[in-house]
Amino acid sequence: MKEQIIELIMTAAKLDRETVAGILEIPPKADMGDYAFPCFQLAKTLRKAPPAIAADIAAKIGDVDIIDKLEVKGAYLNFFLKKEMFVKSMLERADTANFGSSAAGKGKTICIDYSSPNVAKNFHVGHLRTTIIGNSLYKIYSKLGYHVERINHLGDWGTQFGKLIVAYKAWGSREAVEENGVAELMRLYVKFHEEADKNDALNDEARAWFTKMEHGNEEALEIWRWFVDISLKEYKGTYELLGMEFDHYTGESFYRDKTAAVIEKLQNANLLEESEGARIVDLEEYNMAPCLIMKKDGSSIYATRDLAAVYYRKETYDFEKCLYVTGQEQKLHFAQVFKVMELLGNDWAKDSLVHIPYGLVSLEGAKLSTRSGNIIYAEDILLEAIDKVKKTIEEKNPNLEDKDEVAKIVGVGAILFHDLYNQRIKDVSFKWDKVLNFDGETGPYVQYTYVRCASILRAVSYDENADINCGLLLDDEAVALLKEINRFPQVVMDAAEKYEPSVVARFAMDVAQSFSRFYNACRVNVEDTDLRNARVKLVALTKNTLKDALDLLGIQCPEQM
RNA sequence: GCACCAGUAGCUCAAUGGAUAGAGCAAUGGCCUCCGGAGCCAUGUGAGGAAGUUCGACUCUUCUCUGGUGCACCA
Repeated sequence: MKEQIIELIMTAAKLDRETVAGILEIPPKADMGDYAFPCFQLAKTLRKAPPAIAADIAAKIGDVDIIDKLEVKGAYLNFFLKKEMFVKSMLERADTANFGSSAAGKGKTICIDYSSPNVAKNFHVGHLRTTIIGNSLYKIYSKLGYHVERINHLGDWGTQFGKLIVAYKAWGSREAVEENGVAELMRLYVKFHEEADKNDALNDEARAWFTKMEHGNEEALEIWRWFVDISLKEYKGTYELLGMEFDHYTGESFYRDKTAAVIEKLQNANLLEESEGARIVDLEEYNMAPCLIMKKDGSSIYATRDLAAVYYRKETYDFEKCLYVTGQEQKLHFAQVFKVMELLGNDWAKDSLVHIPYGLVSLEGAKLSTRSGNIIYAEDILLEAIDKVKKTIEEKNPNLEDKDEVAKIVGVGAILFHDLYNQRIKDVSFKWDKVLNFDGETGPYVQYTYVRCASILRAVSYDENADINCGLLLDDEAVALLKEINRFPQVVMDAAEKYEPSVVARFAMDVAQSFSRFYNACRVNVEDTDLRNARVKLVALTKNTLKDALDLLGIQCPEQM
């Protein structure tokens, strides 16, 4: 019905569609009407006081069948729609297959580079964020019809492997690595840094080993492959727990034979210069530190590999956009890489390469640090949450079937929701009691609301195909809930535009809270068949919407919990 | 030193430049003859500071304060 309001205003005020649609808004409170048209902006061109303009438009619109009441309140022209018609239109809109999805991205590809853990290091709370945010963006863009390539740009190449090889040879053993996996690699890595602090020669030795890797030294590569395999196996366990998959595990090593071409391009474009023995692209003109391309020993660095990756992805996937979900501390790095791509004559780079930064995770206020032991691993958090949910189930619903499966869905959902509920850029101070609290604005609350819907649909007898009498859905709580649900398509678009899953998470919460109020005020299982069918319809719509919204966050819904 | 990000209720956070700045947590008091109490209802406290742009600023600009992050051979 929004469209009809727009047209009424267009005719009455003699304005074009774009202007009207841009001004028309939904009032902050229900008692201010269903739509509002603030007339401030028109005052200048019409040279009239805003309230007078509002009154004028109201008079010109006059009596229309879809409008119950027009109210001029200050500069605002508030539209109160005929409730029954309004409810009907909202109901029909939401009651369609693929509600919330669109074809906006049809035929377009988006690459998302996310998760990308550093091989041979444990997967900790910080890595969870990129993984969860990236996965949600994948879901959101898919909902809008985009084809998405999920790329795990593993940190599986670089000097850290030189360090690991040195450490392995000095203080490690095959048996220990085989027995303890990544934990042992981690131990070796930490040990290396402790020793290197005392003996800088170790760093040179590590760089030398990495250079050997770059030159194809079999001994080095064999150890490297082994370490990568061990790490990947562990990461995949975590991804499985999270219910996430990737299309490509093309890590940094994938680009090792593609960096030479990048360097050649830079040379041809006359962008490369020597500085302190290394090769750089000077970016002073753009108020940025220089971008390091080649180390003084001739080996590549992550920027080089990132550049190679951009070229590869553009050629292979022909992306509309390539998103990089990493911590905000890497902002400068990506700004440099993107700028270099631009300087190489790739005009598309400016708009299609996007860094999606997120805030830093700290632990109980202190910085995360493997070396000081101030760290929590992703898997531990997930398992802890699952465990807590299981205890709650034992307490509240001991006869539930599939307890383990439900505990997993709810526990993992709690962690995901917690991570996605606030704007990405906010720093996160990890606190166990917050993460494991399932009351209020939490994932389990939304899932619980879904379960209530499911429970009602099981308990109540109704006719799925009955014509709904919208005149029976006029309770304030029912109308408010429908209004909330109707925001879904816009919410998905906003979330995509801002690269911000929290928009969807907030929406899911709003719907759930709205439903809870409805649930408390209006009984569904009533004698009157028509009323029952109407309310059941609303419950079913809520259920679907919650499921779809949570799905966009990578969260599943149990039917019971 | 330079750059970037964030400052909103005791805590954690919301709010396309618009109406009386909203939620949750914590606290207190209510609500099951009723579809699941992981719920609902009620009660209180407010924008780091200063200028500016605007009819209108939590939102935009500048300065400033506080906290965080980054600034060459790690990723």
